[in-house]
Amino acid sequence: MSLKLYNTLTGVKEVFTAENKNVKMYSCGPTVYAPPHIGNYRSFTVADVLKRFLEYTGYNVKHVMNITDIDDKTIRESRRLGFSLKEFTDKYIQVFFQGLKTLNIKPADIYPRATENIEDMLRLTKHLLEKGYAYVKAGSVYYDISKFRDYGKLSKINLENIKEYSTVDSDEYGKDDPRDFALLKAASREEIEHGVYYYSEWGPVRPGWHIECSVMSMKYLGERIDIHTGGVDLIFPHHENEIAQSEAYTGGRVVRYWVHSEHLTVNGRKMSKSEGNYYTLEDLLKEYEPGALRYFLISAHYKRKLDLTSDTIRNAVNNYSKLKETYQRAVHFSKSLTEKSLQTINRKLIEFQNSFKTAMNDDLNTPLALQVLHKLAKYINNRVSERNLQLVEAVLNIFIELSNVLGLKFSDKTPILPAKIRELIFKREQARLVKNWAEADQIRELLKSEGVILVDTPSGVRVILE
RNA sequence: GCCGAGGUGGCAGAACGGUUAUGCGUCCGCCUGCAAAGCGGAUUAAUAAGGGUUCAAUUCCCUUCCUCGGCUCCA
Repeated sequence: MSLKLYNTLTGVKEVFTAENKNVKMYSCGPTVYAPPHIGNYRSFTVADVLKRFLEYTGYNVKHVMNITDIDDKTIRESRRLGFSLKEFTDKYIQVFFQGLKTLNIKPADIYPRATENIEDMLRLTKHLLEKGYAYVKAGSVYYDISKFRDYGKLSKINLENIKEYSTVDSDEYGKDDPRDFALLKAASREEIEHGVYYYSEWGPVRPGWHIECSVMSMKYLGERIDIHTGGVDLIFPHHENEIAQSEAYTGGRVVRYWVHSEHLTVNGRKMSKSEGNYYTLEDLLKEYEPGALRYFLISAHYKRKLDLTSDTIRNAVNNYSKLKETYQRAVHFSKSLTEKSLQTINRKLIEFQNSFKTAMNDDLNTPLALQVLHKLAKYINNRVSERNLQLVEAVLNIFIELSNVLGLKFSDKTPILPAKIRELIFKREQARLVKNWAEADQIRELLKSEGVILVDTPSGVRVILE
C-alpha cells in the first residue's frame, strides 16, 4: 500500500517513491501584491495536505515555497501607492503568513523571496546564454524556446497554436519569436526611478517571472527535486518555462512529480475582480470559522474544480460542525471520567486507519478520507452513548490523528466563563435537581441570549460558546 | 480553431464492470423533564442523451448535447 500521485508530466497516476524517505518539495507561492484570495489558499492547502500525509506515512519532507515579490503587479501597485517595493510586499507577505496560520497550513521550511536571489538569477541567465539557449535584445535576455527540444512536454501545448493565438505584440518586446519568454527584462525608466532594477552585464534589469522558480528550487533543494506543486493555471507557461530553463541548465530532468491543483470557482466561474465574485480569506472569515473553510477546501478532490456557492459552503460548515460536535462530545465525556481508561486499540480502529490511508494513497482522495472520518465519528458517538470507558479515549486519539493529517482542528478549549455565568449555570443545576424546569429553562434562555449554549448530557452540562 | 477537465439523488461528493458510499437538507421514530446533540428509519425509478462491447455498465468504446478551464498575468 503506497501513495499514488497523478503526475501532470506523464498524465497518469504513478507510485510515489523517494530516496531514503526524504522528499524535496517545492510549491509555487503567492505574488504579494494583494491579500491572497481563497483560490490561492486552495492550492496551498493541497500542498499542505500532501506534505502532512507524506509525513504521516514516514517521509521527511523538506518544503520550499517561493514568494514572488517582484513582478509587473507588485511594481505597479507599490508605485501607485507610493511605497517602496519592499515596504509594499512586506505587508502582503505578513497577510499571507497570517492566512496560512488561520487555515492551519504548516509553514514551509524556507520561503525564499525573488528579490533575495537576484544574483543567482543573473548567473543562471549567463549559463543559458553561454549554452546557446538565450539571446540578448535591447537590454533584455530572452529564452529561445526553439532551442529546447522538449518544449511543451508538460502542458502538451501545440506550439503552432501559441503563435496563432498569441496576443503578445512582438514589436513591443523585440523578441525573435513571440513565444520566447524573458529571463531578464531591461528595466524601464519608471522602474529605474522607483529603484526597482539590478545592475548586470546587460544593463539595468529586473527578473522575468519564470526564472525565480528555476533558481530557487535548485538552490534550496538541489538539481533533482521530488515534487513540484502549483495551480493548474501555472502549467502553461510558467512551469513549462521553468522546465525549459532548469533542464537546459542541468541537462537532465529536475522535477520528478508535477502536482497541480484545480481551480476554485465561485458560482461556477473563475474568480475575478471584474465579475465581483472575488473572495479573500478575510472576507469569508467574517461569516465562517477557519476550520469550516479548511473543510470546504478539502471537500473535493484536488484535481476537481471546487465551486464556492452559498450551498457548498453551507454544506462544509454543517459537515465540519458535525465532526467538531462529535469531538467535543467525546472530549467532554472522557474528561468526566474519574479513572483513566485503558488504551485499547481494537481491530475496528485499525480498519479506520487503513481505510483512511487507502483513500489518501489514491492520489490524495480527501473526500473519501473525510468519509472515513465521518464513519469514525459515528463510531465514537455510539461508544459515548454506551459510555464505553475502554474505547472512547483510544477512538478519540485515532480521530485526532487522522483529522490532523487533513489539517482539521477542533478546539477543545474549555471556555473560561465569567463568575456570573458560572453562578447561573450552578443555579440552573440546583433548579434541575428539584425539577424546577421553569426556572432551569429560563436560565438556559437567558444564557443563550448571551451566546452561551448549555447542553445537558449524562456526564454533566456542556457549555458551548457561540 | 487546438488542448484539457467534467456532466451521479433536494445540495455537495465518492465509487469506476456485478449492494450507487459518506455527509448535509427534509420527514418520522427512539432517547431526553424539555431542548440540543446522538442513534434508528424514510426521502417512492440519482449515474446528460443515444448507440455499441459484455452474462453484467454509472464504470469500457463511439456519437451527440451541455458546462468549465487552458492557449495572455493568474493558484
